Amino acid sequence: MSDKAARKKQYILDTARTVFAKKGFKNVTMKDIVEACDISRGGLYIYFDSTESIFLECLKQSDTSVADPLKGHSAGDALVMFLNELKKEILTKDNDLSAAVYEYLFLKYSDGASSDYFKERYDAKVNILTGILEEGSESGDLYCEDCALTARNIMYTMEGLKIGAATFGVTEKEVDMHLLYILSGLIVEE
Amino acid sequence: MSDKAARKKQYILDTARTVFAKKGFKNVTMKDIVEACDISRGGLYIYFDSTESIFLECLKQSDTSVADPLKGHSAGDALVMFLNELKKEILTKDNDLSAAVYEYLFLKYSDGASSDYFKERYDAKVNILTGILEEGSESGDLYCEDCALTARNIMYTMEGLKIGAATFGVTEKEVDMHLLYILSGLIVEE
Amino acid sequence: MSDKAARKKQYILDTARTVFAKKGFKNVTMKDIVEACDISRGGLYIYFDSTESIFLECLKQSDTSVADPLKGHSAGDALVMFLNELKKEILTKDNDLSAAVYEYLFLKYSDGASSDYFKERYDAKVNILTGILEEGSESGDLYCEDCALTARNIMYTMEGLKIGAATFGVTEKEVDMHLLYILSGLIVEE
Amino acid sequence: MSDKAARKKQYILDTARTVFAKKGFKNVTMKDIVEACDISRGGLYIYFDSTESIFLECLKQSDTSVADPLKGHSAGDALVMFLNELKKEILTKDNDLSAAVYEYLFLKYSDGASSDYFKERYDAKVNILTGILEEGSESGDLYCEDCALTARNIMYTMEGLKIGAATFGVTEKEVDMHLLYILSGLIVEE
DNA sequence: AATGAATGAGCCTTCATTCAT
DNA sequence: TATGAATGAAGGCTCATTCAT
Repeated sequence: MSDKAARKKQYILDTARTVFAKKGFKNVTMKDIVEACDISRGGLYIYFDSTESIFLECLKQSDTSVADPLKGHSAGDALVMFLNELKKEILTKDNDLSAAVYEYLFLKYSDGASSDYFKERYDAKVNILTGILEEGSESGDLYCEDCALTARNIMYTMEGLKIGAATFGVTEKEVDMHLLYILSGLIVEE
Repeated sequence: MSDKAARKKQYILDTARTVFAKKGFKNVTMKDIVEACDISRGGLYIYFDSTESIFLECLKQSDTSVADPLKGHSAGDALVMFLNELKKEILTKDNDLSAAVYEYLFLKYSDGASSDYFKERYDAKVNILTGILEEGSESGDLYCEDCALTARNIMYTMEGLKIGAATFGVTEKEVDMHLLYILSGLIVEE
Repeated sequence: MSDKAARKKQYILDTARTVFAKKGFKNVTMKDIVEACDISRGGLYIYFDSTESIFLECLKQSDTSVADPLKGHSAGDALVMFLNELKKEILTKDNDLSAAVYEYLFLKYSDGASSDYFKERYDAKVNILTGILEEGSESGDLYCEDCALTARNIMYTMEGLKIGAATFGVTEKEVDMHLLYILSGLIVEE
Repeated sequence: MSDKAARKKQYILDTARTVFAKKGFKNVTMKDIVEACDISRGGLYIYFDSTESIFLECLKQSDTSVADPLKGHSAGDALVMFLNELKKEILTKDNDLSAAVYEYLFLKYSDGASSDYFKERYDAKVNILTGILEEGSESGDLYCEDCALTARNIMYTMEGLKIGAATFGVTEKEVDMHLLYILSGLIVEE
């Protein structure tokens, strides 16, 4: 029973995701979701009590845990792996919720919610990246004068690419070029 | 008389701006604006027919014309001036409409509107910047291998900084550091 | 001054008539008339205080006083003249207010107003017609057994023709045919 | 359940009919109906989305299918039956929607809608009547020179009676008299 | 007289949410 | 659990009418 319920909940989430993908966040009503799922109004309320809770649950399910376990790799490798993670994050359409996510975040932010989401996401990655750069710097694999600054700079660029991808669209090739461009400034040439 | 009307319209815009700044875009209703302005429901409709039209007019009034006339300067100077323009754009709070703008854009984008705004804003600046870099590259003032790529990369970084500024906040010092970081990669050291 | 006022009032009436002709009665707002006349809102209220008063004044001006002075004619001639009056009334487009008039009358009637307009219009004409028929009957010009009934019957037919003309349109030839048809039933054939 | 819904819908229609009967068409608002039905604003919208749709549905329910199957009767009988149908149509008060119907039709007509309703209603009956008259003419039951013209004439008279009934009121006796009057002009006297 | 900005009542419509079944 | 009818608050919009200028 709880199993059946879980499956139904998942079904709602999957269906709702396509709705959010198409219409964004604020433009989606409970009715939209009810109709897309072909269930009853009341039925939906058994599982969720607002479009927001549905949306957030959708998000939770696409949170690719930012790869931290880069340990055991050389700094150069770790850097490449890390950038590849970001690339995936930028290009993934995960049912194209990205624009809806931005919409949601700015909506909440505008409305006075603290913008921890952006800050935390940014900081977490900056920290990992800084670590990699410092390690590479020490080992001589990489070259950078101010690793923390460089890391922040790279992460801003990634953020910009993400916005670009979520709006006007960015090709994989374009992302690759920028990643190489960044790498080329860090790799110690022999 | 038309003068008085213009002043009233401006009063509404100014008042509405503070409302948008506080509550974002979608969360603002005509009623909110009516109450903030302390005018009648119908009175507002004399001047504007939707929150969107009010919002867009607010935006129009904060359009900082992107400095194009960089002519007559050396590439190095032009670059510095250009980046300073961007810095201003990033840090300006113009009554803090930035988050609302992002919210609006993603809302419209989610709803299927083409996101020309982002694309155009990005492209225009990339073009100017590419021009500066190419000129500097030729004259020997600046160093860059692929000016167009470099320009795009810088602009993505700027976009990221802008998002950061609009959400978790970015200090002027932080912006300066990133601008210097970018410059340091371009300036030919003697 | 009063002369100028009268001219302006007439101008408003003439202009309003075209508006009513195009949009009917209830669909016309003070704003419509103000705009058509290109005068100010307040200006209109100096002369009229509702669309209804304007409409009624328009009507008054197209009231073709039903020709009563048929005296001095033979019954046959009087009948022909009378029917011709009706024909004119049926076919006249007097800027095509007819549909608007019906709309207005039914609107008011539905709303509880007494339907004197219809009753009076009908009765007045029935009386005149009855008189003519009786006279003709006595003089031997015309033939009818129950003049009052015949008159009522003819007037119902006229009313029907008028509805037809006001909605799906009726040609002059069609009207003529029906008038002849009616006449043929009354004229004493030698 | 759908049964209950059907009953509620019917209840709304029945209640709305009394409202339209009292106030006409355009003067009725959704609020009027909501209050008459003593249901909630939103509740009404579950079943209907405008006063117009309610009104039209009311009409549909009083559509007396025009008796076509007059076959198998002598022309004289068919004529009498046909006229009796019309009589019923003229006198029926079906909760007195007639004035509202005229109001509605002229309102729509004024507003530019083609008035097919009148035309079709008129034409359909003219055709049936013409058929009867022709048949009677051939069989010698009836007498008329131009059956089509006669039919149109009679139908105009009926239309006029209907207007009269819908506004100032017409007694059954009056209708009977006119029907007899018409018949007397058609029946071949032996 | 004339203007047209301003008012506020009133209607329309949508939606989240509840609740009897 | 599931249903979907029902509610009522909330926002959008229009219009007749007034009034300071």
